Amino acid sequence: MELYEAKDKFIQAWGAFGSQWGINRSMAQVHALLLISAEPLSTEDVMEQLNISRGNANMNLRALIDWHLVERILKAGERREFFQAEKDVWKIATHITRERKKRELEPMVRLLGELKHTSGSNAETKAFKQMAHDLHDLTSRIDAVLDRSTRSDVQWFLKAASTLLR
Amino acid sequence: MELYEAKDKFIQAWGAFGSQWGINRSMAQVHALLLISAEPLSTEDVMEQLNISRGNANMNLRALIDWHLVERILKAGERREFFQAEKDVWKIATHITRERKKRELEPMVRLLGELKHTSGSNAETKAFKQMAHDLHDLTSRIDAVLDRSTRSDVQWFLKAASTLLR
DNA sequence: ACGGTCTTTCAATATTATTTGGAAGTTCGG
DNA sequence: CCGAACTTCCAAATAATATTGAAAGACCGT
Repeated sequence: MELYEAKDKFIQAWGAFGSQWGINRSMAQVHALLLISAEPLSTEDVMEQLNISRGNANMNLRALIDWHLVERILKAGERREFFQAEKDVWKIATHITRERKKRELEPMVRLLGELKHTSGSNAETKAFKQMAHDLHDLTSRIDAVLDRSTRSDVQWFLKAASTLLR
Repeated sequence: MELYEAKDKFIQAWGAFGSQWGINRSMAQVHALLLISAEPLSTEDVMEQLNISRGNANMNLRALIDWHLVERILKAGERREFFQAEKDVWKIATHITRERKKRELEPMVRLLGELKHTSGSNAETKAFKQMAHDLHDLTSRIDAVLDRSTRSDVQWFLKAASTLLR
């Protein structure tokens, strides 16, 4: 396969993948583009290569920086900024996991914790409380696992273990 | 908190949560409603309680059945169908995981496997192949872990993981 | 085989999310 | 302090997705 075709396929696929998981298509595409670029790119490069507007490119670059997936690079003697993606896939996974856990999982855990204590004791209420309890239990466990597996001090362990288990 | 209010909060939250993860709001809401209902509900019950149309209710009930999250219940002497959600949260997690893995992760792993073999050897191509390789590696591992953890007993996995990573 | 009841389908419509592009803001060198 | 070179903001336009509702289909008892 030609490089050009392969790059394009990857960008499209990563975009589609992202949007299936609640990350907007452009953000995922910008991320994909930066991931596979050897050199840092400017906003303008991103606009051209993906055919998106300046505003869109800028917004998504900013969002990616928020997520710690991309960093700004300043080149000596250059006015404009360049952007480079984090290339370590473990770090990418860690940052995405942390961010989504914080934004989505944690609020759900909190809500379920509250709903467990709904008042009442008829069959209907019992069924509800039971479900809230079970879901709270499940989500808290997932939360705890993610916490531990994304802590920087265990990264070395996971990396080493998965190399050994290859 | 009153049962009515708690139920509503849960349905809304579950719907929002679902849509952040690429599952449509109504499907998640129907699922939520069935999860917290002590008795199986008819299509009509779902329509009324969620204020959605018959077509919508029907489509999403069918989708939930596809995902093995809900089953049809036939009551003796009743013409219409009733629907009941799987209540075991571990089974719910397993079925959702399996389904999404199959629909989304597996195709991505396959694509990355192909992209690793892109022809060329200049710096740009090398960067690309490296990334494809690393991502393929990561996604296959995730795939393998999900395989194992949904095969038999998820509880074992989460318990073991949270002990090990403490 | 008919009428009633319930389910399914799908084109039209509505809703929601994303993208654009111009205007305003910022920063820098001189 | 000014103008050039960028970046950021945001209201309007567009595109993507979900929902509706009416019509067709299936099934059952008689």
